[in-house]
Amino acid sequence: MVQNADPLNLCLLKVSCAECSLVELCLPRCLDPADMKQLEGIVRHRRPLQRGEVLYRRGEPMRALYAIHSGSVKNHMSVPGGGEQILGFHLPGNLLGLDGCGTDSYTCTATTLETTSICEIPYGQLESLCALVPGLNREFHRLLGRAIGAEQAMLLMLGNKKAEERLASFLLHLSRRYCERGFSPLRFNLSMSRHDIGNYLGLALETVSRQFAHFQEAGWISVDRREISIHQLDALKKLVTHTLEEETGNIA
Amino acid sequence: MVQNADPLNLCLLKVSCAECSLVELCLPRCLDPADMKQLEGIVRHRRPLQRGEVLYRRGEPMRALYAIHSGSVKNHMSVPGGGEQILGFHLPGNLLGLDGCGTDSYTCTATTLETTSICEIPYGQLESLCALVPGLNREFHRLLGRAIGAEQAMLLMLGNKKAEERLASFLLHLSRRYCERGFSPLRFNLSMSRHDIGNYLGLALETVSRQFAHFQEAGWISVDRREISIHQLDALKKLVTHTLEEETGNIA
DNA sequence: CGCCGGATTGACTGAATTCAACCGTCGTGG
DNA sequence: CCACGACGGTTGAATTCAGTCAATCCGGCG
Repeated sequence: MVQNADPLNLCLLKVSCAECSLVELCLPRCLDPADMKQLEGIVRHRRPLQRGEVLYRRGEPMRALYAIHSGSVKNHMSVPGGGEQILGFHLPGNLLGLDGCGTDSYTCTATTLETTSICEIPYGQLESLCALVPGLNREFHRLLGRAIGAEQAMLLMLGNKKAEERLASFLLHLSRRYCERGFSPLRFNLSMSRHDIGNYLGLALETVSRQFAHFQEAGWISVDRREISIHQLDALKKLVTHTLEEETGNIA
Repeated sequence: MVQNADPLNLCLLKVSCAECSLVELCLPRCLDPADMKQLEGIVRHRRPLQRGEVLYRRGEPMRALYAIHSGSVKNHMSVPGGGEQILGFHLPGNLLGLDGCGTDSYTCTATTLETTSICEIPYGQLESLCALVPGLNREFHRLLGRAIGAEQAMLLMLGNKKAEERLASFLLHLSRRYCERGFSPLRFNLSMSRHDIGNYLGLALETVSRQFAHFQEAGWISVDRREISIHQLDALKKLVTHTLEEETGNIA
């Protein structure tokens, strides 16, 4: 209802933040209409990117932040001894490039996983606007803080979870994020390859494949190529929380 | 020279930011004298904490950020299925509590590793001051960005490095940080236990111990209890970069 | 049709965990 | 003063989880 009647052209239109369905998730969240208007003034809309195109590259001067309007993006960096490490997957409403705040240049590369449309927010102008609009500054800090929190959650995972739990966490996380965006939490398409998932989770792609098979045999999910259906969310949740505590009753 | 003549009492004195030896590392970095004066106005100095005391706890409302004046602190959180995950070790000049920006409550717990003195910066007042002092706001953003970058580096490590490389990275990182603070990069004391190191690096404490032994047998370091001497920094560096590329010549 | 990339499956290997014994240091209390 | 236990650390042996190598499958595309 809120959206334009022609979804196919949505990404080509200059959708204002106020009209965007993602306003509750994105940077303008919680801004009053006047402040939102100001923010809209500096946002630029770029042509949609094709799958595999690079939004920005590690080391480039950080001139802008990018909000995903539709599509998905992976953040990654090459590791010194050869190879690549994926640091995150981003969905509509997410803000990219925050890592660049620390050094004035991006610390990782952002590559689209599918056709993706983007809103560009020039960083200098955002900083200036933050100085004028306290609510925006506060929200920006909140987003930075949440980026830190998200990475901490990931550190926790890589630090002490087994392959099975990692993949379950990954699926649950995706499920929740799709749900927040108004999509089904029980049926969605993975925009990333098994290789990418494994890389992200610190696992070999074969291990990812095997764990998917394992979940499927247990009847918890169905997976066909990139399409996932979750049948027993609870089973996956139990896997994530109850581990290493086989013998615990009501203790702790 | 810059410091007070009586080091034992230093932590009890109200050392101004301008006088603090950490000014180049800490939040006031790059502020002009007038702005620094303003920041000093809101900083509070707390009594030194003993080893093992908790500075703040996960879930508590985030009322302040904390700068370490002397000592060291670990950031950690309990994992759902029991156990603990350490997310970072912090040294003088580091700012703690940034993770709380995202949710208005701390996402992890901060515990001292030794006697530690702290400067407290009330968050509300800092936000207000940021609105008035653009340079401070900019610097605050930079610190948030660097926190993100630091965690990305850690994700990279946990994602695809072996035990040997992890420990070498860990030592090199500590070495560099001590160096930045004017201490010897080649001889220092670990303020954390083997258990903590292992937990942080995603390894069993026995593995940490064995790798230390391995480095020592190779003549790269000497380690006695908590005291580390690095004899061949280059050997450790080589370990971190050149891995998985035994056969590479000039390629790539 | 045959090729190619992504995904699956199987067999084998190995790095790191786990379990366990042992050691040295420190602090406490008899 | 020494005995004791607690704690942190080291070392050894057995186990296991996941990585590696390799063969095969499947769907899409030229």
